[in-house]
Amino acid sequence: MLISDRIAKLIETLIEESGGSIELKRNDMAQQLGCAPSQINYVITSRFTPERGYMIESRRGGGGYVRIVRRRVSRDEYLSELARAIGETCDEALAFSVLDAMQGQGLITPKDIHLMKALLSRQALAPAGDASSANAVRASLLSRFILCLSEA
Amino acid sequence: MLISDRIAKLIETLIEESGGSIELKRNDMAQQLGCAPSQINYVITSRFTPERGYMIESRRGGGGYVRIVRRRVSRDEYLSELARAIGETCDEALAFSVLDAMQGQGLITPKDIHLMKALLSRQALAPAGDASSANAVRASLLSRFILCLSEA
DNA sequence: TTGACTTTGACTTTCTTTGACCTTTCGTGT
DNA sequence: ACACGAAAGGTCAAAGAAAGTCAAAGTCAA
Repeated sequence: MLISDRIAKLIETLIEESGGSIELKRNDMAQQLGCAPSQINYVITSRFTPERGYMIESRRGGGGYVRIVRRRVSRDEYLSELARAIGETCDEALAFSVLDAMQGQGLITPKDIHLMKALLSRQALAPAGDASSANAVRASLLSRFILCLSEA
Repeated sequence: MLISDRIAKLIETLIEESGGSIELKRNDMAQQLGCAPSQINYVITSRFTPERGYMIESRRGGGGYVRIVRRRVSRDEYLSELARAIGETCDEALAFSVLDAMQGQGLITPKDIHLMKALLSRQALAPAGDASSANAVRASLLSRFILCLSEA
């Protein structure tokens, strides 16, 4: 078995165990597996790509790291599924849990989630009148938000 | 955890507790955290920058200090002025021109403007019922959006 | 044999930590 | 007033700690 395959398998295992995202020390992992540090980069760039649903971020220097985040499903598939699930009406609780789920998938930033929760709160939509029209507006806004994400 | 991170965390905590501005003794803090005094400078210049919304002033000599102020002045004033302009009701045209103005000031990204126009469009708010309740919801959403910006 | 995929290591870039030396301010003795 | 020393804080460059890049060389199957 190739070293690269062992590296990939290790990373996958770690991601699996930690539920979707890990932070590793490149040099440590290289030493642990007995390979050149740059081979970790090779494996990451060749196998943990955005197209396969992974996002990478890293930092150099003291305290450096490499973070790998996995999205469970391909983004658009997941988004359109969510959009379908919302339908014509959506109360605050449902909206918030959808947003939380999206954050869990790494689909939206903390800033965006904060914004959307502010916009979809009961208070924000109170001017709509009664609860049922607020729910209708909320559903409309949330699905449009999701649509915007897939356009980006 | 890096020393720099601990310094930054301490400073953030102090700023938070004191509601926006602190005055510290560089040497004392360095001793307290067991680091070189100049490292306090490093942390301040690398993390508490104007771009991140902080202003620094200091004095040397006896009774010297370093003051760190989280600033939201001009931007914030501008935003609250906009919020006032919006009021209780807001049609699509007003909303869009406010968004354009904010973009002109560099207060929002193209991505955000696109999102907000999608959310504040007539179509998006149609489920609110008639035009006047849509306008009310639009005003509420736009002022909350502005509020979110000033928090960030 | 050739072309795609791997492996390696030398070199680069970024971020952190430290310390030696510089500048400003205040208090004090004359 | 003035000079001077002590008490701050500021600057900068060197050394250290990670990660990134890239091209050369190796492997292997079609």
